[in-house]
Amino acid sequence: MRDVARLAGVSIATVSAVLTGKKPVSAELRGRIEEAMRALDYHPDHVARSLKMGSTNVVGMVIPDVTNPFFTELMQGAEEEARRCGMSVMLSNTDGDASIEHRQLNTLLAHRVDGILLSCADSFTPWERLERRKVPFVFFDRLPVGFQGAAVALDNRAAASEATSYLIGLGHRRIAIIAGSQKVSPGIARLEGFREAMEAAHLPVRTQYVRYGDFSIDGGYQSALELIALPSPPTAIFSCNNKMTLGLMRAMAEQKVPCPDAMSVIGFDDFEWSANFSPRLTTMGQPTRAMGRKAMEMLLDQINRTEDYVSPGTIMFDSQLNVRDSTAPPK
Amino acid sequence: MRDVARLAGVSIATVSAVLTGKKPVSAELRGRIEEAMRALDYHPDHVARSLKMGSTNVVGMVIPDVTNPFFTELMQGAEEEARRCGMSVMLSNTDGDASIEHRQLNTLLAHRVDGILLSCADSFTPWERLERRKVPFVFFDRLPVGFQGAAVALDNRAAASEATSYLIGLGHRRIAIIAGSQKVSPGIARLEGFREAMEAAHLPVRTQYVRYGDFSIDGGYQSALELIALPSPPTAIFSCNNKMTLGLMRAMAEQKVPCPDAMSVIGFDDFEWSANFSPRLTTMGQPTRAMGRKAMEMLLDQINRTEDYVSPGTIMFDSQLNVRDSTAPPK
DNA sequence: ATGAAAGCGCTAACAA
DNA sequence: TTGTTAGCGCTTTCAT
Repeated sequence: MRDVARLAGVSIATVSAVLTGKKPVSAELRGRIEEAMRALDYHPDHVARSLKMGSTNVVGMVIPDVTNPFFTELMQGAEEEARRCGMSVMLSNTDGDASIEHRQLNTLLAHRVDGILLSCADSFTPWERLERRKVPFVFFDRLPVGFQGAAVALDNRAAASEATSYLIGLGHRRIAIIAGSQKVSPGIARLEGFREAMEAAHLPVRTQYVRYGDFSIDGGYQSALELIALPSPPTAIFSCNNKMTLGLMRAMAEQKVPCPDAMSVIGFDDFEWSANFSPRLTTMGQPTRAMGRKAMEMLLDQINRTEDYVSPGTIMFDSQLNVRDSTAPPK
Repeated sequence: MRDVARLAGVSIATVSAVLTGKKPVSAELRGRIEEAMRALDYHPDHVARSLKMGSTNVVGMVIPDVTNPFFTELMQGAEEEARRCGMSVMLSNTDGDASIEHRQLNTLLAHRVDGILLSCADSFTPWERLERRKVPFVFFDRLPVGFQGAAVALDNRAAASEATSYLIGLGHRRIAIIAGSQKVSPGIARLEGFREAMEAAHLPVRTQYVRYGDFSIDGGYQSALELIALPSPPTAIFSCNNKMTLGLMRAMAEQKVPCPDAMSVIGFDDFEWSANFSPRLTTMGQPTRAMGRKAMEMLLDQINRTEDYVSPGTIMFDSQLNVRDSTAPPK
């Protein structure tokens, strides 16, 4: 920058002025400066700028599983919105491990990110820490218990209830659920929604029809195997996330249980492969990209907050039922 | 930091010394300083450190499509390796668009990342620019034409050849390929490998059996539809990536073409859903995580290069054939 | 409209 | 072993 100033025969303050564009600079000097920049192949140093300004224009995003398309679609939405506002995203993966999460947050904080988007590893993620550090943050998808601050999530309870009701409406009575991890909010809320719909229809929730698949492929696979082996197997299964549905479908194929003829399946989360599976999967979809955009939008609002900023609390999104070929009335 | 120094009754240089750990500090002062840090809830500012040191401990990773599990698995490998070495990853998505790629690179460069991992949007990505800026970089998966520098990639030609040979070995003669985009290196190399294997077996490569699916689901779907509608359809199809395979399977299910009975399918890339599809998919898999780790390792080597650093050139990985249920001898 | 100078939080060379 | 001090490259008052 000094070199540019010298070559253009001006002070570095003037160079800075044309860079930021906030101060008026005469057309002549501006021209000379821009040419000097080109001649020297000068590029401003964002690090120095960050130090001076106290903000980095980077936000951190913490995700339990980068290989799950649900989270990457969310990220895509968030990144789009960030880019639109001149911000960059630093991504951290936690594998759902609280200690990795802790380290990743430290790293993000050390890098002085302007804010953090966070889907927590477990319901007891200590968000007070973020508050104490005075860094803006927004939770998405997986929220800590009792958290009242800014967050975006699906109305998981309503979604699960609707999925279950759809099965009931088809005529099913023996309905099983492969529930997700009860250590994170979506896992809990979806099981609640299932119970709610069953009770509303005066249907019993039998223990043997409630399995826990831990949101993993293998969990879904094992749970399905157990369900299929039951003396009186269910005629329909509600699987609480994409990965477990994968395991479930595999188990059914292996055990030669025709879907939907012998057993209907409704999955949670909707993805590219959902519609391309055979049978094409009926699912409860989430507006992932929109949720990602919204979360980032809320975070940026918080970062640029003015005097009269009030926390928007938790924003709930609605799910969307995609009826395809894996569900049918029971025989 | 000044506050910590004051509270501990030492100079900031001493505080810095305990922080970096490079200089010896007496146990007593160290204790006092650490306590002061805790008391003040002090956290070092990485931005200031970066400015002073001239390095940020951040590397940029540029990816064409975050929602493709192939790239996210690569990223997982890269991130693991980076974390092991105390580095963080800043992720950029380009959607395979050269102009977005250009902007993302600028952002990364402005943030003074220590290095860049890059899978290019098209074969003519101007990597001279990176060279001019003197930032270490390593290409992965998609390489520019004629690039001789550090890179990691699958031996796509050999992999495609092996996949095709497997089909030939099964007894197939009418073999089609759904090729990927010919604007990026893997798309080109895989088509070459296919041709190579066909010629080696003295089999004709008929124009009508060569379709281009652009690495997208819809491309795979359309190509498959055309292939199925042929007067003399192929008895086996080689699909050049995961997304196109999805579209292909969907088309076959819709058109009621039984797989593998009427048509065998071998896909490229192996994923969670490959083994859980029905039929379970035969695939050519890539060691994605290992490739990600290796790319990052090469980048870090380059960042910490010494006098006698020599570019390792392009490192080729071998693919792995996963024989499952979507391939069988022709009827 | 332009420039001089202070300082963001840190590290390291040098002095003590 | 510890302290003093000069910057890293930038933005921003405050003069001019």
